[in-house]
Amino acid sequence: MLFAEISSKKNQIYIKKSGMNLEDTVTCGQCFRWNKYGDIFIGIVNGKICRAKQKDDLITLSYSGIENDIDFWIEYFDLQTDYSEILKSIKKGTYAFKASEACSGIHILKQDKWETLISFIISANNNITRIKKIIEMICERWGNFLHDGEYSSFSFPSWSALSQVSLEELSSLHVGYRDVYLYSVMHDENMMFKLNSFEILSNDNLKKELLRIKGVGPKVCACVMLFGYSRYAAFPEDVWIKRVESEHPEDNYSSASLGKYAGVIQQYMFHYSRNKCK
DNA sequence: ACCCAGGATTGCA
DNA sequence: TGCAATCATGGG
Repeated sequence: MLFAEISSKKNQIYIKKSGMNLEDTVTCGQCFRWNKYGDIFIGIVNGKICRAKQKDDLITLSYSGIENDIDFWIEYFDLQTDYSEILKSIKKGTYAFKASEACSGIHILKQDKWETLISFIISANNNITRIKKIIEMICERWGNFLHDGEYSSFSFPSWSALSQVSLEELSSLHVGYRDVYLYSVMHDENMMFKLNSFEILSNDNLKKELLRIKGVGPKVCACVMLFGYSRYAAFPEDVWIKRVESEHPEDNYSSASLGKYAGVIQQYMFHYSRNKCK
C-alpha cells in the first residue's frame, strides 16, 4: 500500500505526502551523500545526481530520466510504510514521544547495501562530518564521474571498483585503524552475493551473518539492518542514544520495549538529541 | 593538553 | 559471558 500520491512528468517526480520532512530525512545521520544548497538538496543516490526540494506537502525530485525510476524512489523514501502507526505506538510522556513529535517527518531510507556497509564501517568511533569527508574521498577516487550541467560529483564505487584498492591507498584516506576492516570487506569475492542473499534472512539470522563481517559489531550491524535492509526493529545504540538512555532510565529503552519499530523510534531520538533538543 | 565522535577487536578473567 | 585496554584521525 502506498502512503503518498506520486505523479511525474519528464525529468521530475512529485511526491505528495503529509507529515514527511525531506530535510530531516536526509540530514538525520542515516545517509551521508545528501547536501543542502539553499532551499534544495542534492543527493548522490543509485549512481545519479538527484535534486530534491520540499514545499509544504509536496516533494519534487529531479534528474534527467527520473520518470523511469519511480519504483526505485518509492522504495528509497519508504513510501509504503504507515508512519502514523509507528507514531501511535510510542508511549506518551517518554523522551521517545517528545522526540517523535519533533522528528515525525523522518522516513527511514532504504539504501544500497554495499554503500551502507562501507559507510557504517567508517562510522565507528567517528563523527558525521568526517565520515562524510572520507566517503567523498572514496567516491572521488574510485567512483564514476557524474554531472548534470551545473553540478558534478561521483557515484559510490561498486564492489568491483573497490576490490582493486590496496591497503596503502585506503590508509592514505586517513581512515585510521578501519583500513584493515575496509580492505577485508572490499576484497571478499563473495561480498555482493552475500549482501544480496541476506535479504531473505530473518532478523536474527541477518544479524548473525552481518556480525561475521570484519568491522561490523552490534551498532554497525543494527545500522546496516535498519538502513540497508529496512529491518525497523534493529536498534542502533551509539553514544547519543546511550546518553539518552542514561538520562532517562525511567523510560527503559531497549529493542524489546520499543517494539517492532524500535529502529525508527531510535532515529527520532538520535536526531532530536543531536539537532533539536537545545 | 584533553575530550569527543552513529565502536570493534582482542585478550583475559 | 562480561569487561577493559587498545586501536587512528581530526575538530573542539
